[in-house]
Amino acid sequence: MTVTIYDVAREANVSMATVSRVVNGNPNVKPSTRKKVLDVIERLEYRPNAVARGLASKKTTTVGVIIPDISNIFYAELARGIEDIATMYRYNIILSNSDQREDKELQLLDNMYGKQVDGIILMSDQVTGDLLKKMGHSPVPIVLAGSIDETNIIPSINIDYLQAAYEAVKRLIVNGHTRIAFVSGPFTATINQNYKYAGYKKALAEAGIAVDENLVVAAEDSYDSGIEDWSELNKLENAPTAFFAGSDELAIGIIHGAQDAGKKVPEDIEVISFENSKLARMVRPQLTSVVLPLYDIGAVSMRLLTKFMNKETVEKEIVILPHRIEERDSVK
Amino acid sequence: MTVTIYDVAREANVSMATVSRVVNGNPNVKPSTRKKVLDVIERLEYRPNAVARGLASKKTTTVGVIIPDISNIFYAELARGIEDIATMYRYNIILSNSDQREDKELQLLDNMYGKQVDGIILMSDQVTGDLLKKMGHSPVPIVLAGSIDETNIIPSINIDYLQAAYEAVKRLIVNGHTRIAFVSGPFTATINQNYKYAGYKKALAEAGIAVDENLVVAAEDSYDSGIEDWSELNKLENAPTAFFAGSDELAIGIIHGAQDAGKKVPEDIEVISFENSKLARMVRPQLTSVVLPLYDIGAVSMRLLTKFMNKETVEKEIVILPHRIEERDSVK
DNA sequence: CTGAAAGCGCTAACAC
DNA sequence: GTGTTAGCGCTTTCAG
Repeated sequence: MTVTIYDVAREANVSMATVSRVVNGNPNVKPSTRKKVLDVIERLEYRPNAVARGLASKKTTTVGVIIPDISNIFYAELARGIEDIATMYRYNIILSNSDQREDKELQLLDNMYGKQVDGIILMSDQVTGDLLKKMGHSPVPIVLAGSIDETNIIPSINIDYLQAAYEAVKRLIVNGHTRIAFVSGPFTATINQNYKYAGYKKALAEAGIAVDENLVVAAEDSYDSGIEDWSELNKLENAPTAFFAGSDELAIGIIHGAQDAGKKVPEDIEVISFENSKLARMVRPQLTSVVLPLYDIGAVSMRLLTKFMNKETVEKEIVILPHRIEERDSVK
Repeated sequence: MTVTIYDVAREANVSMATVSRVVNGNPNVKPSTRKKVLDVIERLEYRPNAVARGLASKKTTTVGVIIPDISNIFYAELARGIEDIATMYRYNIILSNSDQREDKELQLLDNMYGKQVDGIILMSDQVTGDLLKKMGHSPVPIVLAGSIDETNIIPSINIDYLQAAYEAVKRLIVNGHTRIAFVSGPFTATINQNYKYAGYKKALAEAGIAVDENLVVAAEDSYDSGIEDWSELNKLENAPTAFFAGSDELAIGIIHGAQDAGKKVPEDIEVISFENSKLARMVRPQLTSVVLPLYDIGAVSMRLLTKFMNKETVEKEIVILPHRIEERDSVK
């Protein structure tokens, strides 16, 4: 019922090998026989079976993508960058959510290996030892997108989070603030604890401001958490006058928390964010924010992966993309 | 180098068939030999090759998902529902973006067929004749998620958009409005033109209000477009006092457009949205909105697809999920 | 430029 | 309970 390469060969009076050649664009085929084969292919509506091809050639032209949560706008943007470049290079993507659970990540890696993907892109807030170990045994190349492996063994694409955080906080210090809060997502995320927080401390230290542990809160990375965090922080007898938020949702939560309590932004408090998703412009005041080039990180990751899959030589396996601060209205 | 079922068979002194049986949980294996095989599998770190299995069994346990744009929060939510249920039933997902272009949708369908997916979930704002035709030739079951096929031939999961729109507009009419705008995404989307707009007209008609074409604008479905649309509408000599927005972004755009011009919501104008994404709570005032159960639509779609793939008999192929209006503060 | 033939790694009858 | 044996549909030497 389904038409195979054999059917085409028979109808066109050529061998399977020849059909295979025309299907794969092999130039060693006489134009006339190529045309003959193409005609039969069209007439029979022949469509190559990618599974059979994968088994024979040991290439599936699909890559596995392990992502914490595709419904999170942050990761969705990364995923789009990945998919666009994948399409450009004719790869398909198998997408799986890990919910940031190590056991699922491990299991998904095995699953991807079993599916014989040609490469893998992993996004994870915390690249643990077990993960690293399993990736070390990977039969295919892997690259981390927007995720950090502190051992520097797995190729990855990121920005300089520490420097970016440092600049963001400095932006607040320049405005005269000394009581600056750091409202972050969980410190289980390497980037939060070892990079953004480090950048925060560096900026304060440089300005001679002591770190007040009461001003750093690392809870959930969500809008509601931002509201709560503001409320807690505002109860302090020496409440912060400026906020460095780890994400747009957190920043918006802080702003709304403050506004709902009658404060004005940026007059009474200033807040700088770290993300610059489309949400950044959808609040009043609009968010001043470090811009995290999520789409680009995804795209560059996939591009790098294609190089590995083609066994091209790559110069830099750990790439740091540029960042900048988009000035809007939540900071004076 | 890679260990195959044959290696395991040899090491365990059994046949490939037996190894296959234990791998696939076939009960016809003596416990002792099962254990023996399992031990070898573990020792050799054997991992079944899904591609070979797919070729032999004609099942790939993967389903294709064609989505307009995964970076759009609306579709990302749908996708999450799909993926969760897929995982539950041990299916993997091949995800591709169509950017709502018919040519890409057509090409992606062919691509999915070629990859031998066991089923397909399609999201599309406009199910054209050509699409329908290609789906009619599909070798595998297809279900539409949050997308309408007006010929009712392809199974689909939706809510009653017309009724929901009707209720939303009625909610505004009850508050005394007679100048009610309908700010929509493009009318190329079936749901916008044939359902939401129809619901809008029905509600007006029932209240004896004539439809004023100047009050219906179907441009882009985006935040910026919402701002612009408000601005245009407000220039009318008899400007609208209430707005029925086709999406949260549009609603927020309208609200910010109005607020930036000094108007108050809901005092000066009222707006009701149609989506209820997480954004709905991230504005002031928070959006009163029809709740579109995106995650559920995705989940139910995938569940339905599993039934088709298992050749179970299904009672209803066209399912309509319930909806409701979430009352918040953008409507009095 | 084209064909023959040997697999790729696994499942699925069918025997025993 | 377990083994034998065909394929699944295609790519890939190797000849010629």
